[in-house]
Amino acid sequence: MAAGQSEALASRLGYLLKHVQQQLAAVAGPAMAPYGIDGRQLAVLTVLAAEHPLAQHDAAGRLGVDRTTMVTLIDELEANGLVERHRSVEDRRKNIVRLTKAGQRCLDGAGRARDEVEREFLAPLGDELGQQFVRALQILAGARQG
Amino acid sequence: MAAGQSEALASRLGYLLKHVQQQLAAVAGPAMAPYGIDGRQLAVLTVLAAEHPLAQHDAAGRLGVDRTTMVTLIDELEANGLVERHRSVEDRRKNIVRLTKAGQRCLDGAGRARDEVEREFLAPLGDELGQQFVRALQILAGARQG
DNA sequence: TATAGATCATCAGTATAGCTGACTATCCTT
DNA sequence: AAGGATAGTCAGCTATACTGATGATCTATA
Repeated sequence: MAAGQSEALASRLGYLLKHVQQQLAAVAGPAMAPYGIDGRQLAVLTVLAAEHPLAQHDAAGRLGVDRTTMVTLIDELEANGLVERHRSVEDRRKNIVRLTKAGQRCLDGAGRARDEVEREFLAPLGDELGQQFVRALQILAGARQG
Repeated sequence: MAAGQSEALASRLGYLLKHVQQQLAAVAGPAMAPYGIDGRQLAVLTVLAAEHPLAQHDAAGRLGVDRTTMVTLIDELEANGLVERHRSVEDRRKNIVRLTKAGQRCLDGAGRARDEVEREFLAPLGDELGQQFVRALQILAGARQG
C-alpha cells in the first residue's frame, strides 16, 4: 500500500474497484493510442467481430451501454473508417454495423495490445490468484445482470 | 452470464471491472440513501474517523481524489452538518475537517449498511473466492499507486 | 386493410464527475 | 525581506451518460 492511501479504505469494495479500474484505464489508454481508438471503441470492434451481423441496438445490449451512447460510439468509428452502417433489409429500422478491412486490422493490433496490457496488469497477482480474480469478476458480472 | 451480454467480452478486464463496479454502485446507492449520503461522502467520513485530525488536502490524498473535488465533497457534508471545517492553528493554510456528532452517527449507520451490501454482493463467490477476490483487489490497488 | 402500439436510430438538452488554471492566503527558506 | 512552495477556493472546461422527443418502421389485431 503506497503513500497517500488510507488503511481504513483498504477493504472497501467500492474504493478498491474504482481505483483498480482507474489504474487499468491509465495503462490501457496509452497502449490503445497508437491505434487511434480507446477502450470503449475497442470493445465495440470486439463484439462486432465476434457476432456478425449485429444491429446497433444489439451491440449496445452486448456492451451494456445506452442506445444513445452507441450512436456516438459508432459515429466515431465510422468517421475513422473502421466500421460501416448499413440499413438492414429484413428490418429497415435497424442499422447493421460491419467491420471494415481497416477496422479488422485495428482490432487485430489493438486487441493484442490490450491483451498484453491485461497480462502485465495481473502479473502482480501471480498465475493462480490472477485466474481466481478473473473468475470472480465473471461471476459477479453475471450474477446480477438484467 | 445473462441475456444481453457478450461472450467475447467475458474475459476483458476493463469491461468486467466497469460492470462489476456499476453493479455494486447500483445496490450501494439505495442502501446509503436513508442516511442522506452517497458512497463518496461515506468514504470521506470513513477516512476522517480513522485518522484524526485531517486536513482537506490530506483527506483528498487518502481517497485519491482531486483537491477541488474534495472542496465540493466537504461543502456537501458540511451543509448537512456532518463535518466541520476549522482553520488549523499550526498552519493557517489548512482546513482541519472534523466529524460532528451527527457525522459520527451517520457513519455508524451508513457504514453498517455498506458492510452489509458488500457482504451480499460478494456472496455469490462463496467464502474462499470472496476473500481471494478482495485480496487481489488490494494487491492491484497497491501495486501501482503514486 | 386499417389502426394502435412497439421498436430502432437519432438528436437536443441536461446532469454529473472530474479536471485545469487562476487567485488568495499562508508558510518556509535563505 | 523576498522568492518559491503549499492549501483552499472558484470559474470554466471536458467527458460520459442519461432523459425525452421525433420520425421511420415493424407487428398485432380488429
